[in-house]
Amino acid sequence: MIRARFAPSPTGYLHIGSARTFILNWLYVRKHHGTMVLRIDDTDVDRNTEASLFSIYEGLNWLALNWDELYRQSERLDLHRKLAYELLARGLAYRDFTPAAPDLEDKPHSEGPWLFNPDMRALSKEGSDARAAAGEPFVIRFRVPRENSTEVSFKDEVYGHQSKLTADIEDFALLRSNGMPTYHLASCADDIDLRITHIIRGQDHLSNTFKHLLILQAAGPPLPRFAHLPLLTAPDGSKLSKRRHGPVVSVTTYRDHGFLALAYINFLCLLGWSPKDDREQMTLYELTNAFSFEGVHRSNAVVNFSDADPIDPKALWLNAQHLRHIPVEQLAPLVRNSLEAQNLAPYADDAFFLHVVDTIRTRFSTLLDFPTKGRAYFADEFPMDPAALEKLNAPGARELLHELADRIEASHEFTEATVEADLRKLAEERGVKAGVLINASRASLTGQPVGPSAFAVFVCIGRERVLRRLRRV
RNA sequence: GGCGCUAUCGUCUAACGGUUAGGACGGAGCCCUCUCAAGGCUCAAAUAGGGGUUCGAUUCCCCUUAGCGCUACCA
Repeated sequence: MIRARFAPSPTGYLHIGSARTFILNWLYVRKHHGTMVLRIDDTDVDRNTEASLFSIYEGLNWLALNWDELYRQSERLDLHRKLAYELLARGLAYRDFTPAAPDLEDKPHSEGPWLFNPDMRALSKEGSDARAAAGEPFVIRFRVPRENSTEVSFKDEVYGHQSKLTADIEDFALLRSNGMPTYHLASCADDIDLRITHIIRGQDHLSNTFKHLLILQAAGPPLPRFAHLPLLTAPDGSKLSKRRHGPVVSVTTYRDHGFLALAYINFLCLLGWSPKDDREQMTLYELTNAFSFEGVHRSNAVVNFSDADPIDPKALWLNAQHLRHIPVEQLAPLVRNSLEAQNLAPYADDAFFLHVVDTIRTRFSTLLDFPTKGRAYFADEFPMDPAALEKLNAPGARELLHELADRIEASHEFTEATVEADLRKLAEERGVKAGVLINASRASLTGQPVGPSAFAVFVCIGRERVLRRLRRV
């Protein structure tokens, strides 16, 4: 039974890269009928906030991909500490009484790497116990084997065989002097306790995996499998960050731009992964079936945004594709929400609304287009586009529209076919090209120079409103 | 600095030694047409550089370069 986890830390909103990690975990789990664990990695008390946790849930809820189990690391601290002290008791870890030294930040980069504090690593058990008993603060570090040239190695599902000399790994901290576990400790202790079988995470953890393996091996089998995912970067190749790139890194940006969650998921999946055939627009079901680590790339993928446009053009295209192809019944509620946010509502019953949505979605690419470009389908007051006004200003256009209104009113029926017949007949009788009247109609009915077939527009607006709009120009 | 990872059109990617290096987005053009989309067709656009291995390298190996990640109690 496969068990995978997504482990965000609540230090900001849900990041686009985190969202992709979650999505890919989800696909893998669902494909293999496993269990999806959501674990909140909140051991950094200084940086975690409830507001951030809330926004992570907000992002996750929008994606609408469910999880099966939920844990918070802050509620499992005893478990983490227990592992640290067990390693200490077994001599696999030791106390380091050196005070934290944040001012050493730049030093190690010019010289060799820091590996451990020799005096502390060599401290006798008695000496260490005595100082701890006296109340001296300490951090517990893993005693990385460095006597001989041993290696830690594993086979990553994406990156293949990985190995590193333990001599190159520093004695990393497990438990902070304030008693809180570090990420490495908490993560490993929980992965063991939660019986995680597959750790699927960002490539920024690839080199941390050697440390994790040291902890995991010390704790004993079974070992989870690892799959690291290439990172998402900005167009200049730099890491996506809130400070430098602003809200484009938040999933809510796409939501607020009128994206369908499915389209966003689809887009993110295609960054660093490929189904290896030419499919681009895929349903969740298709994505789930197609996903495998084989198709995952090893190099970073660029999210193609700019200052002028925070949305990747391909994401927008994919959204338009989904918008046009998902069952209209699925789309309608989303459109309704989008309309309600602008105090707009459908003109008539559900069947009519479905027809309208189905007709106009063929020209739209986001949910935001419905209350804006599509406003005339839901409200009598709408702006007149300058280009549309030109169509209305065609010689004799207004008079013809008034006449058309009379003819439509006189007709028994009101369908695309009857409207088209009425309009073409009128045009012919008055010796004008049908196109002139057609374009003027669209302009008067929607305020726009572009849109669906004009005859379809008549029906979508509705007979009474059509008569009013034709006559008021 | 040390260690690790990576390198195909502007971007996302396919090609697991032999292809005119394929597709998609975006760009340009044509067709269709009541407008605009969609759709169809066409064009421009890539194997970072240098060495090997091989009859033959995008593909395997090495070096260089570039980028990314980790690097003393962030995750």
